[in-house]
Amino acid sequence: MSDLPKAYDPAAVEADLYADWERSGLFHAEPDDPGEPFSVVIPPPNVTGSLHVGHALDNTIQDVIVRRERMRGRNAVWIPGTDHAGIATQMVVEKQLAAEGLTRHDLGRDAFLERVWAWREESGGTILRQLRVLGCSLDWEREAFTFDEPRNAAVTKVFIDWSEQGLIYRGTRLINWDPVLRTALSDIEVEHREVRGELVHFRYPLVDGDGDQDGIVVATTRAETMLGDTAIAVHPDDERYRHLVGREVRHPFLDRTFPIVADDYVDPEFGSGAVKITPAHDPNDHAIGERHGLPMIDVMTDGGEMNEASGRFAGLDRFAARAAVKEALAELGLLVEVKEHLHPVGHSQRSGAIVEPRLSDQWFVAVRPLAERAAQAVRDGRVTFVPERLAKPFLDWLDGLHDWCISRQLWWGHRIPAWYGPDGALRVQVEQPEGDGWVQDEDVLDTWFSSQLWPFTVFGWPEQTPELAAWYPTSTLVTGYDINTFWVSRMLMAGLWFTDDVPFRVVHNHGLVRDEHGKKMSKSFGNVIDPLDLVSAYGADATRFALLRSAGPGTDVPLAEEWVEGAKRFVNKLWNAARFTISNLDGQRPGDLPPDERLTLEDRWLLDALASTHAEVDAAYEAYEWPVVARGLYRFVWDEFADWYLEAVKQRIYGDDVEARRDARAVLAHALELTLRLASPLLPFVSEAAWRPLTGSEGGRGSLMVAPWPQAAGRPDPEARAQFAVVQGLVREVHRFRSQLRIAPSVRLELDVEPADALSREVLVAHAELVRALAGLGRIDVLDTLEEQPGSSSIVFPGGRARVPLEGVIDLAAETARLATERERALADVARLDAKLANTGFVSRAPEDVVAKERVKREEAERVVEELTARMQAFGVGPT
RNA sequence: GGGCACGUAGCUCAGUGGGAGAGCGCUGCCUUCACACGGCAGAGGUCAGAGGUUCGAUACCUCUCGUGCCCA
Repeated sequence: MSDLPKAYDPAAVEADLYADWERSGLFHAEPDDPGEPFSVVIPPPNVTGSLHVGHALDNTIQDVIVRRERMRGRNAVWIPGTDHAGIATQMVVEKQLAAEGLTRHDLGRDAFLERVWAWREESGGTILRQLRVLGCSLDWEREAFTFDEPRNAAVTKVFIDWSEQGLIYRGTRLINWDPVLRTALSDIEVEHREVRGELVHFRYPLVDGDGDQDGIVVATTRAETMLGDTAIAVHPDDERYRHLVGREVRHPFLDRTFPIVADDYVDPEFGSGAVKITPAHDPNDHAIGERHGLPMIDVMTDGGEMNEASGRFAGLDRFAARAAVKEALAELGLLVEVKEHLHPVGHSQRSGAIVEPRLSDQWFVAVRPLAERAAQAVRDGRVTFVPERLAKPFLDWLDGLHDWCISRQLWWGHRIPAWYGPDGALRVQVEQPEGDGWVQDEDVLDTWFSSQLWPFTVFGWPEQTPELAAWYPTSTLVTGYDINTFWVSRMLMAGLWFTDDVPFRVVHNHGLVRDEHGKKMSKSFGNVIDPLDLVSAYGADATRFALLRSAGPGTDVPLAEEWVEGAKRFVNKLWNAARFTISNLDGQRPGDLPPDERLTLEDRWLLDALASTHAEVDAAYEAYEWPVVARGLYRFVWDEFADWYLEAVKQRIYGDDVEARRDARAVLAHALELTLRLASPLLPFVSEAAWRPLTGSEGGRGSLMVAPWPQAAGRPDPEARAQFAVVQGLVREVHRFRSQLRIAPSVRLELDVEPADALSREVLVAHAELVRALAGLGRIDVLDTLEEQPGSSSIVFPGGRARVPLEGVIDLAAETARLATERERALADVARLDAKLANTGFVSRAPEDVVAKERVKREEAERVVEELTARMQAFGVGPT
């Protein structure tokens, strides 16, 4: 009947369609192309990465947005690219070197960097290639990288400008040190996890006390840090310790004494109420150290071992030192107690190592002025969040933001443009200063320092390019809420500062993809789903649909493979509805609808359903409510178009009336074409694959993906809705009757119908043939009144009752059971409604129309009871 | 400790001040000319608990319990 395959095969069409779109330049845009500019920049994935299901979600959403805006006639561009991922990339290449028995130091800085670039050329494009498989309509001619030009020039400019403006400074501050990677980290690269540790109580003896037992007990989870202690602190109001404030204690292992100070920070309830102070290794202690002018002693090396300041513990790894210190305290009788203790511990996001707070010389961005501008942009609505509720935690976070440590002790990254002179001078500039003895800072910048500039550097900033003029600020940024602090905040701060405008107008946050029970996907738990596996098994459309179906704004997205299978079945359903339509058009193309007077009831009903679906889906697209888009399309395609309309239209399609057939084809073609356009952003492949044979399009620049987005799709037709409901009501009851009595579909039931009201009468008289066809009846007659006829039973439906001859078709026992069941239901309705209507409060205070509605419902239920009771009595099994 | 979100069918989730819904799973019947990746029908829920507002609460308010996330 058709050369379209019976089952939709994504693998057979997706790659070809994508190639055709790309070849035809449909993904590419120029700044002076017609249409209002619309732009999205990809959150650049890590260049070492490969596509995981979170990327699939994030990019599917962006693609849906961009495809719809493109269809709406906007000059839409979506910029691809990756970030250079300083730590991750360096680790990949170092691992390769390790396999050769080498370290990066064996190669030297320049040779190592060459090696990393070579790796990047060869393997760095993986994740972007994978995005094509999903159908992402990125403008591949505009691919960017955070570590190429003009991004490098921009990074240098920003560093120098901020330095000159006093927003970048070098200083000795307490930072987060990763002893495995041997680099500083910023606050947000540290993850706090609950760890089962211990709380060690030990005593510091008083200098002028009566021996070792006369002292003060402190508690700590990191016993080894006592080697860097330079004070004890107690709360000023704590009566237990007031007499000790100002006295000195003696360090048991080091030649050092230090004071007991009073400070409000101390919580008298925690531990012993006295706190050891290690200003070089703890943020709170550091603050106390500054307030009291305490010495700050770094007791560790870059590798996390104790250094020479640790006396006899020098050379021990910090965890070995922890045990050794405890043991040594015990030997001196100073160890008081060791308790198990659950507490949060900072771990390096990259290496997983326990982070060591440590005093260190680093470069910082003074974030206060930047954060204030960013907060203001959110407060005055220049940037909005979807969902809105995420704006508040974002503002709170900005409010508490500390200066940003941007230097990293790595080689792969933007080298800091700072020079140290022979006389201790420091210059921030691009070129090496004149004269001898200048050396450049060895460190590189945090990768986020360059990705904060992404929304404008992808368009060529700091050059004033046509791209920048057209597409900046970008329209919508799509990212997981977990990235707001890392990246969104920094883009906002940098964008406002350097471009005097927001980098994006809307931040659309989605959630994290989890497994079907809401568990985080993890390799160790074995619940990871690979999106590429999903695409090969079920197709890109099904993968996209399954993801978006659960992706409400800001909410996590549960996903199970079998749900993708379900999405594939939907795609197949759409395909087959299209296949039926196309193969029955006999070459007729979508065009004008027949004049109103020639539209049948089912046509009008379908066009009404299509109009409301269009309104619902369009609004949901606009509001980033992906599950509503998905549900709306699903319901219309499956429940309305396929289940009801296609069955109804077959009469005319297969009938002899040429004009009726042509009208039916026109409505079919129109409805399908509009549906495919509405579905195209979400299901780009199957919709395109069906649209081409439907419209006779050759593809290329005449593809569905650039067809105009539907404007208003018809008008509501409540009359058709009400009339078709009568038809549906009767058809459903006939199906139920068949099912309950186990009557084979081959049995052509014959029906005499008595409508209960004027509307039903009008509809059933006019559309008896439609009902006959849909319900699979041999005959249907609409009568004024049904007379008793022995050997028959009846079906009660919302618009009346129908008599069915029982001869030869009825199992008497099953029929009796059916009647009893139906009657029980109706009786329950009557009782419930009676109770409601007997409530004088309800009748007097509820709105009149509500009361009237309830009365009608009550009468309807009563009618059903009466009819069924009569039937049962006719069988001689009536209720007594 | 502070903030936010959430608790509805076996599972994952919609939903609305006035008759409890979907998908998957389950049960029965049906290989009828788009689709068995299908059709038709069915079973299954004290809408977490307790108060309050209301003629009426699954929905609005308060509290309790529980779950998750962020921050300290």
